[in-house]
Amino acid sequence: MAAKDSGAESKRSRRTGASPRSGQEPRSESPLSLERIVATAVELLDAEGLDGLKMRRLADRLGAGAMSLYWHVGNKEEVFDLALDSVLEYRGPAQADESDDWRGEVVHMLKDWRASMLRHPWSAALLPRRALGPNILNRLELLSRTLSGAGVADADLNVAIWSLWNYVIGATITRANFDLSEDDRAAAQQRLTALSQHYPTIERSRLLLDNDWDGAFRKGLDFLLDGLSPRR
Amino acid sequence: MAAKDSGAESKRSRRTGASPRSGQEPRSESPLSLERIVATAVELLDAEGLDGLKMRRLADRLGAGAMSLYWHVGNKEEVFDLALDSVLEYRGPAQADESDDWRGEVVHMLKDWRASMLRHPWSAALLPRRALGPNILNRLELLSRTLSGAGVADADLNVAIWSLWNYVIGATITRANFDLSEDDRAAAQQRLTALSQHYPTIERSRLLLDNDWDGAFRKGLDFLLDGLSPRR
DNA sequence: GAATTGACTCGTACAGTGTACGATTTATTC
DNA sequence: GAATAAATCGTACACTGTACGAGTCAATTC
Repeated sequence: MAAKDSGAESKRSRRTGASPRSGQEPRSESPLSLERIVATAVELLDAEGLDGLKMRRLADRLGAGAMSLYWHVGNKEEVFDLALDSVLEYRGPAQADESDDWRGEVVHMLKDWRASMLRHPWSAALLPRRALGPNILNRLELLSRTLSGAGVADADLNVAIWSLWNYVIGATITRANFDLSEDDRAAAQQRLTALSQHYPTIERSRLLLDNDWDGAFRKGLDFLLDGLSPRR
Repeated sequence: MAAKDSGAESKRSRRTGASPRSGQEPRSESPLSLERIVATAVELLDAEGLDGLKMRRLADRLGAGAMSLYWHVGNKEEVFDLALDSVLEYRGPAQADESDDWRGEVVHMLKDWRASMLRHPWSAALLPRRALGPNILNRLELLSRTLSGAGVADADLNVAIWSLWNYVIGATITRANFDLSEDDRAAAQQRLTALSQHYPTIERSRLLLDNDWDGAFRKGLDFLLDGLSPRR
């Protein structure tokens, strides 16, 4: 298993150490930099979604020409990669490192993960396509260590990790994409009612109208962790 | 919760009932039809992936002009919707309807679901964006009925369904996107080894090199079902 | 100081993309 | 036949990512 590589490398071999800024004028606009490009890309993605990120528009927001971006970045895919990883950083739980509440730690990290992605709804759909940014590896490493310390057998460890991964990814992608306007919601309800004779059970349980995403995520995660808990 | 609507409707209000085919010549090429368009779109998607579906190329394969498609279809998104749902049909398990093996039934349906999507790897990424095709609703209805009949409490039913949904979607999207060439695989392994001091645990467990996707899917599903099983 | 180098910026151009529009061809109905 | 509807498709347009090469400007070397 592995993630794809963007293939292209930016030409700039190394960042110039400290900002030179020797002159007196602070430049008409602040100078381009990878950091600024990535931060602005995240803004643009948040505002306009995955399809809204266009190189020309990104350059506009940066007060630069479109082709200037290509000095710092190999191609558009690399912008996606960098934006994605920049959004997935995790600083551990608030309290000390040496907690014995492994379950609480797992839940905390996964809830934070989901929350981070929902703050940037384009990120969930992107993640499975390019999985190996350092921040994601960090989370997987932490998960791995915690479960291992909790007594999950080595033979079950990978399965456990992937199960949690699958659950979080699936839940978050689904949630991010079902975030609809009121109009969409009304139309959907109407459509479903029209079909209710074909789907009586999900109609009765109001599966598609249930709105408690956070609660459902939390409860389902509990079920999964129940199943994963090492049998004594 | 609801799925987005394509927005556009094809102009053709209704299919002509029976193929007229009154003439004697079978036409230079067979005539365009929604069915043929969708089937060819699936072929093209299978061959070239999500990005490979271009209206012009689809028309080429059909022996038609690009704009002819728009008589049958509102826009490109609608092609995606139709292709997706056409790939997700489910005919129940082989044996009789009235099995008391609810768990076997659930596993069968979910394995089949995953297999269907992996046969068309573009489908997994598409599904969460437009969830409400009739074939998907059928699967959810079946799932709902089976779990309910198995004794899952009404209060837990929606959570259980979404948990399984999340798991299947996450697993399948991940699997479909990690399907790499040998070169990619080698590159990834090398990269990971280079970073092994940062991620010792996942390196040791060979998390990212484990290849038994089917087994992992099955085992994780068992864990999840363990957690979901109604307590006696 | 002059010349050279390298980091960086960006205008122009090109080969695509989805699809609006309207003309055209073919089938159906009177 | 004539009139209408169903279906096809050529052309055109606005917009995309990015290749290419010319330009700017500061630091470095003589």
